[in-house]
Amino acid sequence: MGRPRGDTRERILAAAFETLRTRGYAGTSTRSVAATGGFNPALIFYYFGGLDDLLVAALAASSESRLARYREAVAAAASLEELLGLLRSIYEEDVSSGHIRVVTEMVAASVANDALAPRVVELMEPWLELAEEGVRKATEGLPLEGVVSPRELALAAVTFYLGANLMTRLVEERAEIASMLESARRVAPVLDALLRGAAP
Amino acid sequence: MGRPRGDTRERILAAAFETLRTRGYAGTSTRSVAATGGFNPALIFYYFGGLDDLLVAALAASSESRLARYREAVAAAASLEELLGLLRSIYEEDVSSGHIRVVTEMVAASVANDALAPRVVELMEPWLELAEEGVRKATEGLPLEGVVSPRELALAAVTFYLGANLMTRLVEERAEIASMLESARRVAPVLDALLRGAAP
Amino acid sequence: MGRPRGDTRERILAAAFETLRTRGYAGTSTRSVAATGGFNPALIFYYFGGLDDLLVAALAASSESRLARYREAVAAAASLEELLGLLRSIYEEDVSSGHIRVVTEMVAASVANDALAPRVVELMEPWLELAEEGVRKATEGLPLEGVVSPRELALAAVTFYLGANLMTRLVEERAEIASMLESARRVAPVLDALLRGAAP
Amino acid sequence: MGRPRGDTRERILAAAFETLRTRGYAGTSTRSVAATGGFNPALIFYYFGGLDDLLVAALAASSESRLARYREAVAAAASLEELLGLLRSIYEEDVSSGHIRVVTEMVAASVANDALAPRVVELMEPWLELAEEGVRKATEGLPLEGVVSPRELALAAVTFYLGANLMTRLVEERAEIASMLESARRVAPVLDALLRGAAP
DNA sequence: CATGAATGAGGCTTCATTCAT
DNA sequence: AATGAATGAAGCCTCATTCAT
Repeated sequence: MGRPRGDTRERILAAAFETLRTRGYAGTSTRSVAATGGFNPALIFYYFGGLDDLLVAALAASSESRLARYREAVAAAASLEELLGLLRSIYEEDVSSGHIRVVTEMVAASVANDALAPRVVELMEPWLELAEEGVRKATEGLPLEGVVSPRELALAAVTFYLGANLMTRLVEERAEIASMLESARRVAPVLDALLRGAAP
Repeated sequence: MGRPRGDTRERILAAAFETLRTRGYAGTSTRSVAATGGFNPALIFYYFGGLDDLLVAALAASSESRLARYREAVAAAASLEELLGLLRSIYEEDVSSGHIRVVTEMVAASVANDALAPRVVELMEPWLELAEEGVRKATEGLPLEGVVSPRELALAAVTFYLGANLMTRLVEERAEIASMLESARRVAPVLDALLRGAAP
Repeated sequence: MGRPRGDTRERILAAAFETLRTRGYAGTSTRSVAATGGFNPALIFYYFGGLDDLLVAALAASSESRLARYREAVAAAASLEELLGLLRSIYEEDVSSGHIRVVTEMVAASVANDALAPRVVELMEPWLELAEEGVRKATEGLPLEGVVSPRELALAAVTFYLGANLMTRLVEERAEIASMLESARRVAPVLDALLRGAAP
Repeated sequence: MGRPRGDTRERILAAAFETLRTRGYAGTSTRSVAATGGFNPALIFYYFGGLDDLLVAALAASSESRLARYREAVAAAASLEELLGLLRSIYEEDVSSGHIRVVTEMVAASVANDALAPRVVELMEPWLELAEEGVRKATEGLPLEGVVSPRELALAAVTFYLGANLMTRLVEERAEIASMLESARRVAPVLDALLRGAAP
């Protein structure tokens, strides 16, 4: 009835994202999404075939737009220092915009939902590749070859990242988590220098 | 019918653990647990007051018994090498026995279940303490003071551990994850040596 | 199966009323209402949000239609005699149609259901107002001012009415109750005359 | 185990009364009663055969002890004034001790519980007789013969009393109810005088 | 006399999904 | 393209009651 017609598909995606962000996966039902967006629950099936399909699509959309920005940052960074600084500022935006919450909810939901897992994992792959590229850039010239491959380091980074998201979401008192992350950031250049110095 | 096997409480705990292990949190309902254990669903309320209470109790039991073994290992280890070796072998048992799956399911469920989160986090605390002790032992004499505290390193370790559990659970093809973990293990002594060498 | 009779909402209300009437509040569950009306129990939530909401709605519907008829009677009555006569005949209809039973069940249920009480009491208010109007008309010119207010008399009437409903519902042998009510009717004009005579 | 042995039967009755008083009929289950009294729910069946049987017994005990006191008051009163005063003060004790709440809960429950009704009604009979005796005493010499019998007036009194209990229990804002009851009390002697004056 | 274990029925409610329109 | 009605399955939980000890 005279609603901003626009793209219904987009409206549904936006509503799904918003519901995941504010109410978590458990609070995201066809009804709650429809209520958030002000449309009929059946539309979800009409456009996406099912609730999980919608949720995955919403996660994919979020993932892609963020990925683009991270890619730019990685490409533009001239030094490790700069790279870390850029990543950090984008990451903080993601936290406050709620993207992180959505990712974490979906990843956690995948643990309990066998059908969801491979689709969420699939969305992780480009991030791994990006991380690998970043690692490659950052460790160039470091005596790591033959010890750890960039792919492994990237995997470790993503792994730690997921764990940190989980922790941040679960722990009430975040001060400790925050200071740990801060320390991690402080240690990076030290390690870097150390490794560089150790090179023959 | 009513044969007092005397160990009903244990049977329920075992059934809950087993159901979490094989069907995940989403597949663990009062009905499925009761079916697994061959008892009346109402018994869950009789003995534990509610499904989540049972699940937390099952996790706590699992956590405690494993904690005991890890504590022994940490206490008995004479060198960093030995410590890591012991941890690794116990960890492999935990994986194959399914304890890890149960932990991961419960942690992931906590993300979507606000009431669960604090109770699961509470069970994490002794692990953090143990990790801190291990870290302290392992980094004795290393020039880390003033850079990262043992508590922070312990938190980082647990965080990474959770992330790794998640990854292991989600990713079908585990070879990559395994080799990353293997590399992590290989890197540890190198870092150790490096840091020790860097000491004045 | 899904034939859109269009009047489903009405059918549910009617089924709720009917179930309250024949099986009382204790016998009125989502299942029994659905069975009475021949529809799916979930429809109750679809249309009314919950069982008690439905029951209150059914009571409100019954209350409103009866209220309309009583209002007419009160407005049309020319004398106290006529007023009482009309009320009585409508009342008898209410008894045989089962409205009284429904009211009584809901009022009694409110005693045990804290959430129900205010909503049922709210439905009582228009009756109090109507009673007050009736009392005002009937006691015009009587030397009652300063002794009892119409509002108080109305409240007393409603109170007595509730008590009578209760009694009628509880007592098997109704003859006594009926004759008491009959006497009450007979006494009213006597009192009226008495008071009028006592006026200076 | 060393509990004040005393009369278990009495303890159960007391626990039932207490639970009805504080949690109402809806909150009175075998378990809640047993929890209140600190004994095993099965004892209720052992001693009373069932929950409702216990509840009726508790109501009967309460009824009997109160009845005794009211009987004394009726017997001792020399004038109508005195009678009403005595009744009123005992009644106020009953309200604050919770007896009234118990009566009201049980009466209301009887509406929804067909099996309960006759047993609760049965307990009402001695009260009717007492009321009749009181009425007889109070209306001696009044020109009511042939118009209303004492039995009918007694029934009306009990009916109004039940209605008032209901109202008091249901309505949050009791000021109105209280002032109505107060007015009722004030009107009684006026009516009395009026009728006496009207006698030839 | 008293207990704790165990049961089976039934309570309300929420959900994803489909279908006719 | 979009709606609202309707369904059936499953969710957790509470209850009175019985039984062996």
